[in-house]
Amino acid sequence: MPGRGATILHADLDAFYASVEQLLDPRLRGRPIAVGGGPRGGVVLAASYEAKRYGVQGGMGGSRAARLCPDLVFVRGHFGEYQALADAVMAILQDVTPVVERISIDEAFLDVSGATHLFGPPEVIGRRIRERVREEVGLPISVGAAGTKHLAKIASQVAKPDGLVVVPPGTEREFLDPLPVSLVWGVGPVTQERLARLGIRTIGDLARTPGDAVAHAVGHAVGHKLLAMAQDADRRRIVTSHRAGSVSAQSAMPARQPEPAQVRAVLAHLADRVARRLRDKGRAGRTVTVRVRFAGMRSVTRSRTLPQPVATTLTLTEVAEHLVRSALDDVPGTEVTLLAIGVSNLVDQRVIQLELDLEPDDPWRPGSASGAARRAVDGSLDRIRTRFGKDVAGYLPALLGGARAVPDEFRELAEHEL
DNA sequence: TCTGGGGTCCTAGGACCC
DNA sequence: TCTGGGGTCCTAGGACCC
Repeated sequence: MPGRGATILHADLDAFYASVEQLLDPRLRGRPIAVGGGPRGGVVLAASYEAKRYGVQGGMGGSRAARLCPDLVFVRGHFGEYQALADAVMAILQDVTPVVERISIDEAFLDVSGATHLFGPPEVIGRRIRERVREEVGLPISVGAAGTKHLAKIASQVAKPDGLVVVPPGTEREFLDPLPVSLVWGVGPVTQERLARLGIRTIGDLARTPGDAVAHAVGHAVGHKLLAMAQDADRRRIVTSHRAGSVSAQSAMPARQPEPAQVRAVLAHLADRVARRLRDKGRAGRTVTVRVRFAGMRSVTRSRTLPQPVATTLTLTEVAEHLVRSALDDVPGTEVTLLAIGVSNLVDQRVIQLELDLEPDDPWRPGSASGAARRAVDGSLDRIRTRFGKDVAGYLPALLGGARAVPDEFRELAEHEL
């Protein structure tokens, strides 16, 4: 049971991508840098602490970042290096305890309640983790320790950059109450504004507000969660393995009128990436969702739940094309800036493989190639790519007449299983 | 010169069933 | 002639996280 002692740790690498760049190139150390983007556009994927001081943040447009921080140095990013370095950090955490829950490439929860008899109290463990990551990998990492996951995560945010914060049992309220409500997990700009209208600015304000009022402002589920967290009633356990509930891929592009042939080319490429990842995981999904974003950032989704799960590139392409057409018909004459395909409602492929073989005709398009034939095509392509490399065969990465928004290595990093 | 890519969870209305 | 209440699935949109 969490709650006895500050035995939940949250370890979070500081400005991860930017710190790696400063590790790889000593000339960048101590300087404001942005990974990704440029002074004339693109998106900043990460900013060093020196840049954050000027208000530069990940997700921000490059031109805005350059205005905020005139000395900002833009670097392209060594996306191929990030995974291995983050994995090395996770291995250090695994040395402390097997009870590690990785929640993104660069952060994880640990339950050290079974490790204190070996390594000492949580504070000592947290310090040791930070020393080892600094010495063996060369990166700064912040650690928060508390009785619950939520509080440990807040503690690590407060500890940043490059610090350690322990919240001893019994001191939770005095720690939490003065902190801004935006530190609560799940409070973004919209929720923050809604809470502000109720006069709620700190976590203490939130904890003291009646549940009905909070629920009315932000919705039932969110309200309940927020109050539980603000009142430190979080009881979530460490989960050491997760299974993805959906698989998706998207591609941004310069605004343009959608030409059917190009739309199809992009969708074939996206469907191939999604379907191949599903097959690699031994999974397939019944619900196909597409998203079309238009100039001006308005976006529309269309989804369809099929009688049978799909993991076949061709079938996924056809379903997606149909859905995108219906979305484009609803918003005619508008320039498109992004296409996305997602598959959810996932099931194990091994089970459904048998079902599909009993019903070889693709229910989506009777009379087209049989399910067995489609899977045979995917199977050969998968084998060729496994043997000779990803790029030797497949569906061309449909450039749509513009430079790729992000390097391929960034996509690979984002696709990578944690 | 606007704003990447991969995810999770929630809401709300409608269809359908018992 | 009027018409309950609960559960589940599906679709579309939105907030949020890293």
